[in-house]
Amino acid sequence: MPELPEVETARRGIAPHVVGRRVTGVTVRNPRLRYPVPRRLASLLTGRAVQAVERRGKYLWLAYDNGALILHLGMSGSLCVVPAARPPRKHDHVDIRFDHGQSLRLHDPRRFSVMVWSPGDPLQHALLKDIGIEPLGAGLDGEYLYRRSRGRRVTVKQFIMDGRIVAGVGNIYANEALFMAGILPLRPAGRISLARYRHLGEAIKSVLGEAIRQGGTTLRDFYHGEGRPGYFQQYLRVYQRHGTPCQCCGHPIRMQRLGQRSSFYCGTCQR
DNA sequence: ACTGGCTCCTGAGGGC
DNA sequence: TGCCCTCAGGAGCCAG
Repeated sequence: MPELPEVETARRGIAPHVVGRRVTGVTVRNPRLRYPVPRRLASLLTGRAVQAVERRGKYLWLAYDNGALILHLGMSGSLCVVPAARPPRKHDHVDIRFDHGQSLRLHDPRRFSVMVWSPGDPLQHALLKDIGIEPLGAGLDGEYLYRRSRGRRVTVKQFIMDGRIVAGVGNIYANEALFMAGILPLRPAGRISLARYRHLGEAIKSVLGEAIRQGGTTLRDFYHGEGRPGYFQQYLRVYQRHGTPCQCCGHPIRMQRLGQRSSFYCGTCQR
């Protein structure tokens, strides 16, 4: 269930269990993820210690002294730390075993996830080098969104979901942030005022930050190795709530397909 | 440079 | 019960 808050929660959940630990072996049960898992993974990692677990957008990487193992969880991927001897479930594609008897295990039914090796700085890797601004950093504000959106004819929702503009805003939080900011998802990005982009910038930070804070309870689940879907569901105000009354005005939330994605909005509160 | 559409894959859920 | 269809939290890639 990886939107940015879940990826950050995964990072915080696994880091204490793997940082400083030395790799003792690797098992790749199915290398056919989005890109092939490198055949030489075991020889690259074995004997080396994890120096850090970092994140950029929805990408994670384990930093080693000889490079970085870049990870992306796609639509259905998850990571957990489990006893190395625990039998794998279906779709447990990769285990990285460590010197304390635990394994970092990648599970992904749809296999859209990524596990690739970067011999140099992962931020210069082709998959990461053009990623947009971090939504929780100081750089995301109304001025940035306004400037980058001039002349753009895509809808504002597609604009904020474009990873080259803002890193890590997925379908759920794009819908939620636009509701918070009172902006219709299908409005052209280039026709929105600076004042409204200021609201939107704050809304993106607010919704992602709040989701990460609530991800705290999920940390234990990574330790215990269980996925935990739907924790944020109770806080969602528009996502998948079509037909139910808007919490602000009572009019029904609407759904409309935009591109390949479903959009949810209140036609009264959002303009 | 932008834009929209397609693609990878499995599983869940609804209609019949 | 089963079969077929649509949809799902991503994002790289391609043609126009």
